[in-house]
This record gives sequence, structure tokens and C-alpha cells, in this order.
Amino acid sequence: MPGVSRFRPLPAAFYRRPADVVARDLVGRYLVRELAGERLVLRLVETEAYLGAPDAASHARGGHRSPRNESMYLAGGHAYVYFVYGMHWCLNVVCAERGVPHAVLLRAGEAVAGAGRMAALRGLAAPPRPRELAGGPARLCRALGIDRALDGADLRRGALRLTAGEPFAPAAVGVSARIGVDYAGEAARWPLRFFALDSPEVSRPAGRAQPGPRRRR
DNA sequence: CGGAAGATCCACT
DNA sequence: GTGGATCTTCCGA
Repeated sequence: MPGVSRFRPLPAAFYRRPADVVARDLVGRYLVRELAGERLVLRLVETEAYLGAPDAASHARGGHRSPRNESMYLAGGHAYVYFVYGMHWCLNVVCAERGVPHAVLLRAGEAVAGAGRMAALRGLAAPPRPRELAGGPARLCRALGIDRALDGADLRRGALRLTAGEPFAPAAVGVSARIGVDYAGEAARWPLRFFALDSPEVSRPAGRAQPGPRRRR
């Protein structure tokens, strides 16, 4: 039965690794959402790793811990959902051992199933243009109906799961600096963003890891 | 206790 | 390309 294994949940051992390793390995995997009796599936094409206490861009920088980010300290394989800019939800995959707040931000995905329902959740009337459906961490959450109710959820079972999917060949995955973390000093340049090189859904093509010659003034 | 900034998106110029 | 929406959290007073 070709295809069935794509929906096998990723095992606990998958998550018990550093976030940069998990982030790269998540590109191509399926994010499966059961919502109102319907199955919505995104193939992940863009992720970012956040490395806990030593990472100035992380919500857990300096070992910070609060009710908001408490889920980051769960064992790998749980969800960390947070609210930003007063309007948007973002979904992270918690990694490593319990007490070590590594996480992977899910930034974009391609629709595999339930595209019509996802477009409706996004409030889109016409067929979506590239990046419109789930190209961006907040768009991805809105397309799957994800909010605080899923904070701390077990990603191996339940209404939100990560499954084997269709991993990309290593050569098909690009690496860049993370997006929107310019405040983080040196950590803002760490190569921790991973994306499918030929996906039209990736939120931005190259990020700013290795700035080439740029026009000035 | 007030002010500022944020792992973003969208409308508008 | 720029700024507004909107609210949780943190920090300084």
C-alpha cells in the first residue's frame, strides 16, 4: 500500500535530538491536522531551529521560563504554540530532553490534503497564489486552525500530528539565517533556517545568511 | 504601574 | 516599501 507509511507518526526518538538536527529532518514531513472530521495535511517546506538558553533569538534565551513558554521545557515531541504581535499564532516542535528548551518553528508548508478547507480557514476566496495558503508561520497556523488550545499537545497522537511524509534529498534543502530575529546580535546570523530549494511556498527565497554584494546608498 | 518591543501579516502608497 | 493592528511579557521607575 504505497503512501500509508507517509502517515506513520514520527517516533519519540526523532525529537530527542538537538533542534538544528530535527529542523533539517522535518523538511518534507507531513503535519496532519484533524479538524471537524476532516483531515488537513501540509508537507513542511520551511523550518527554523531555536537552540534554547545560549540562543539570543529564542524565547528561552538565558534560561528564561514563564507561563508563556513553559511548553518549551516539555520532552521532545510536544507542541509549543505562542501568540505574537497581538494577532498571530505560531507553532513550534519541542525537541531534546525534558528541561532542555530546544524548539523548531514551522514556517511554511504545501497542501497535500484539505486545501479547500485550509483556504476557507485563511479567508481566501480565489485559488491561493504561491505562499498565500501556508507560506509564513502565522498563515500556517491559521490554515490549520491552530491556537493556544494545542499548546503542549503530544505530536505523536491526537488532533495534531507529525508523520513520516516525503523527506527531501539533502541536496534539495537550503540553509540560511533565521527571519525576523535581527535583535539577536550574533545569533541572528546563525544558519538555522532550512527550506526546500524548489518549493513555491517558502516564505522568502534566501534569507540573509550569506549576504553577497549589495547596492548601498 | 506605564511603556516598549516582539520568531507577523496585510493594506495601502 | 511602509505602517497599522493588537496583546503578552518584560523592564525600569
